[in-house]
Amino acid sequence: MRQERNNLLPRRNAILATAASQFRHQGFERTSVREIAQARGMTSGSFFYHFSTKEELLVAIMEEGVRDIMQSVRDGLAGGTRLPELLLLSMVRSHLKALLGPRLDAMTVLLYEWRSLSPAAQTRVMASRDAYEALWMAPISEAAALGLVDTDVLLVRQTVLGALNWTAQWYRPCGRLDVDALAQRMYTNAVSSCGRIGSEP
Amino acid sequence: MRQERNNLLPRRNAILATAASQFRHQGFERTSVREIAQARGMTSGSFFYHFSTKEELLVAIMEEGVRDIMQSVRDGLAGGTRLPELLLLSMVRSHLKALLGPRLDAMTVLLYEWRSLSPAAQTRVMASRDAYEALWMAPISEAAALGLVDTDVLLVRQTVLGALNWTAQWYRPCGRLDVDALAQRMYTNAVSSCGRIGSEP
DNA sequence: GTCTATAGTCAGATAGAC
DNA sequence: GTCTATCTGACTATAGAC
Repeated sequence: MRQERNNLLPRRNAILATAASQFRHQGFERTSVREIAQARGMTSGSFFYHFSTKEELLVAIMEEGVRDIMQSVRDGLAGGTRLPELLLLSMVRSHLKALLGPRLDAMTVLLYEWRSLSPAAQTRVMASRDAYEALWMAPISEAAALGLVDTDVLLVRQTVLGALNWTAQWYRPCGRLDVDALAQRMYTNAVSSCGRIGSEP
Repeated sequence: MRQERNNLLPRRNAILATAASQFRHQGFERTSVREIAQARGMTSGSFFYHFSTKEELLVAIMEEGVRDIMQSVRDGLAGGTRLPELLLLSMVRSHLKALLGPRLDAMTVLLYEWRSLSPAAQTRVMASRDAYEALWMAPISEAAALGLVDTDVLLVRQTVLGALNWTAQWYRPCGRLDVDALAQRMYTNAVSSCGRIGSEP
């Protein structure tokens, strides 16, 4: 039962998307299983056919979020330039695209609802988040070697990710900047703007 | 009853501090009134002598947080230099000192638990947060006029506050940087590091 | 796969004695 | 001010019919 090779269990995915939106706007504990089911035209009894606990649903949303942003950043790095000074720009753009794009709900839940997980699940999810953040270390180190950012690469990573993740709290797609322009601006503001415009030993 | 000129109702303040810590670590809805009371050696009945609802307690914690950081930043500006290029540094330092200092619990609750407020209370608390963030506009504008930061002052404010507020998620006082050193580094990384080292028209 | 009905638990809040 | 005792309602999750 429940198909070993999952992906595209349509009902389950519909619940995931709806619940992600509800969790983003109301938080995990203020959203009841009854509400989630009702939003998909079900009763709470049916919900538990698809998920055995409410927490399993939350974990699924978060894992979807991590998978998605990891894929986005990897794709950006693979398809783009190999110029070391542009790696960071690519990552900033990919991160913002995944964060503020069609999966915004799941991403916001991943960032701000992890305290609702049981300790065991918290450990697993935070390990995935750590794995994602580790992807940033090499490009930041390269940028530091080029003098584009501070040499305290860990601090740079926390600062950049903080600024990027905070956009989920204020960015509105209807505003004056689209995601690409936002990425370009935030990147430019983060790297040393002098020296290094094309030339350097 | 309950003293018009409040401040230093010792019991009430003790509950505030304890609850702020519990809310930070477990979240608002996963902390019951019984737990809060028990942590102060009371039963839940006694709690409601000091606060008429659980939400009133949350609002009080958040208002304490806003008052505190607003005061910290204002004091920093009043007591410090008048050099326009150092205003921003002063604000960064004051913000981090208030955020990561002895009121860290209340600050974290203010930043990350506002979804637990009723819509009415949310409006009020967010208005206070907006008032605080407005304090940043003038110094950022001055820094932009000096070429220290991007001219999109709103984006600069969101970026800087995002990076600063994120520190609450990772900063540990026992780490290699104390708060002053952290402030100095984050400030230096945020402003244009070329041009403008002392001289400029 | 969805339903109804409900078990079992625990929450916020109140009343009134001390 | 703090207690005990309790009301009332909501929640997650289960059982079993369809």
